[in-house]
Amino acid sequence: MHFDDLTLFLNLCQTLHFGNTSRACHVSPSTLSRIIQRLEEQTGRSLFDRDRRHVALTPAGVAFQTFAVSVIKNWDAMRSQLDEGSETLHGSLNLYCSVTASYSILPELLRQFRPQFPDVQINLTTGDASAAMDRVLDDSVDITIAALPDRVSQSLETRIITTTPLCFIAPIEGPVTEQLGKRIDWSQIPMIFPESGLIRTYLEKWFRQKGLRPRIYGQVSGHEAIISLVGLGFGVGVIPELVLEKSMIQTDVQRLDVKPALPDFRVGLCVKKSKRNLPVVRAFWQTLVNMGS
Amino acid sequence: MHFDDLTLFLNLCQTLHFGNTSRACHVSPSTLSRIIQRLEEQTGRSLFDRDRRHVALTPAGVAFQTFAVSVIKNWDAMRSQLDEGSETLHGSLNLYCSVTASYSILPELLRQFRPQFPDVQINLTTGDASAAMDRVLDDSVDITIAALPDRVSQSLETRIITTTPLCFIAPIEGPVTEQLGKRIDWSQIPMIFPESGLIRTYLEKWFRQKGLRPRIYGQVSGHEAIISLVGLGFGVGVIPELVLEKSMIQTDVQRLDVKPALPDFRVGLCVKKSKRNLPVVRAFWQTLVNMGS
DNA sequence: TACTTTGTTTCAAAATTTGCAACACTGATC
DNA sequence: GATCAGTGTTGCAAATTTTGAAACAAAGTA
Repeated sequence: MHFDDLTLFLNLCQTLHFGNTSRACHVSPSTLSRIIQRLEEQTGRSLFDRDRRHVALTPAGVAFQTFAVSVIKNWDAMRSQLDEGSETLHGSLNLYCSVTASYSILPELLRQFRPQFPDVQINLTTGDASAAMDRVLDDSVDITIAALPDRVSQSLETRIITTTPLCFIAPIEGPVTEQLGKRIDWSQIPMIFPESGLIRTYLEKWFRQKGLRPRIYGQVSGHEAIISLVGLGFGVGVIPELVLEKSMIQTDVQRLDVKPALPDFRVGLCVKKSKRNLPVVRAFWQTLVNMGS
Repeated sequence: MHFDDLTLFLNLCQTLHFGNTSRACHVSPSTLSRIIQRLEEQTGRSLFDRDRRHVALTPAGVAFQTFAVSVIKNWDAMRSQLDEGSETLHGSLNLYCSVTASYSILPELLRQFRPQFPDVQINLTTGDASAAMDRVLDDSVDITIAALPDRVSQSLETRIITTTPLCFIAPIEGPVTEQLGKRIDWSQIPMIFPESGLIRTYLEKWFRQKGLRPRIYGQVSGHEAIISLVGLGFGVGVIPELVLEKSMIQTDVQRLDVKPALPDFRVGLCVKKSKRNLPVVRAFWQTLVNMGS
C-alpha cells in the first residue's frame, strides 16, 4: 500500500467524485479508479458505494479514512520532528533553467529560496528550453524552469509560473520597415526564425494556417539574437513579451499587431512526479507556490 | 512510500544486517539496499550509518523507526476494527492443486481452513503440477499447492509444506523382476517415465550422470498410472513416497534401494508476492504456517 | 431519442522494479 | 603481509507493474 494512494483516497472522501479528485491530484480517472479498487482489495472491504452516478463512503470506508488520516498525521509529525533535529534542510538541488527564464523568473525565485534554505546547495544549469524536459526525464536534473510545451510526458508534473504573449517585432526603419504597409504580405516579409523550439513550431503552424510559406531570412538560436537581427533591420521576428521588456535594445524594434495572435508562451516549473515528494524538491516547489499567491 | 518498505526497514532495525534482513524478507540484497536508499531520499536524512562492515541506526533512523512502528500498529488496529465489523472474512479464493497434493495435503489443510472461514468460497481446480506456476503468474488462480520446481519466477513466493523422497519401484514378480540382480543394468531395465514434469527432468539428469541412456518402455501421465504399470510388471518407475503410501496397489510393487538417490520432491504453496497481503490469501497462508508448527 | 456525464475496462506503451553479477572495501586467517 | 570470505552497493537487462487514451456501459437530461 502506497502513501500516495492514501492521499488520493482522502481527497476522494472529500469530493466524493472521481473526476474531480483525479483532476485535483493530477492522475487520470482510470488510475484513480484502479487505485481505489486496489485499496479495496487490500482491505478486503468495499470502501465506497458507487454506481455510475453517486459515490458514498461505506462504514468500512469511514474506518479506513480514520486510519489514513492518522497515517498522514504521523508522517507529518515525523517530518517536523526530523526538521527540528537539524535546524534546516540539507542536500543539493539540480536546477535547469532556460536562458529566458534565468533572466525573468529565477532571480525572484532564488531571492526567496536562498535565505530560507541556506544549506541547500543549488546546482544551476542554463541551456536551451527544448532540452529541459529531457533533462528532467533522464534524472540529470531535479527541476527545470522553462517554457512548457503543450504536451509533456505523463510522468512529469508542471506548474505555470507566468504566461506571456508572443509578439511579432519589426525594425523601426529600413527597407523591411517599408514593406509593412496596411496589409502586410507575409509571403514577402523576411523572417527571423528560431532554429528550433516551441516558437518555431508555433510559427510554422501559423503560416500553414494562413496557407503561406514564410520567407525565412535567417535562423538563429536565442531570443536576444533575434532581437538583435530584427533591430539591425534584417527582418521580422517573434519573441516573448517578457524578453522584449528586459531587453537593452528594445528601442530599436517596434511591435506589430498581428492576427491571429500566437498562443501565449507559458513558463513554468517541471518535475518528475516520482520526485515530487523529495524534501528539497518539495521545499523549492512550495516556494514557488507561495510566490504565486 | 510503500508499506512493505516500512516492514523491511523495521526488520533491518532489528537485525542491523542487510544480508539477514534480505533473506528473512525474501528480497535480494540489492533490492533491500535500494529500498533503504529510497527511504533516506524521501525523508531527506540518512537512517543508517553503515560502512561495509557495520550497520547502526542514526538519530533520524530512530525517529523514523518510531514512525514506522506506529504506522504498522495503526494498520493492524484498522484491520482488526474492520474484522469486528463483519464477524468473518468474506470473499473467494481460487486454488489450484496438483492431483498428488489434492490427495495428500489438501484434505488436512481444508479441514482446518473451512471451519475457521466458512464464508470464504473456495474454487478448487486440480490439474498437472507443471501448469501450477503458470496459473499463478497469469492471475487465473491465487494460490497453488503443487510440487515446487527448483527455480520459480522471482515474483512468486513459495513455502514448502512437506518433502518426500522419490523412490524407484519395481514389480514384485515377472521378467523385469528377474533382471534386478545384485548389479542392476540400468541400460537394459525397461523404465516407465512420466510424460513430463519435474520427475522426468530429475530422471533424465540421473541417467545422464550415470552416462547411460534409459530404455523407456512407456511414458504415462499421472503417478497412479505409473504404479499401475509397474505393478503389472512392465518396468521400473519413480514416484514420490507420499503417493506410494496412499496407493491402493502398493503391495504389487517393491521399492528399490538406488544410488545416488534422486533429489527430494518438495510439495508446497505458491503465491504471487504482490498478492501476499490480500486478506483471503493471508488467511489461507497463515493456516498453513500454523499447521506446520 | 439524442446527448452528456461519469466510473470502469481494455490495451499498448512507458516507467519502475527486480535480481544477477561484478564490484569495492573490510576484517580475519594462514 | 598476502589471501580470503563476508558485506553492502551499482550497472544492466529483463520482468513486472503502472499509466493514460480511448472505447465502453449505464444513467440522467434536454
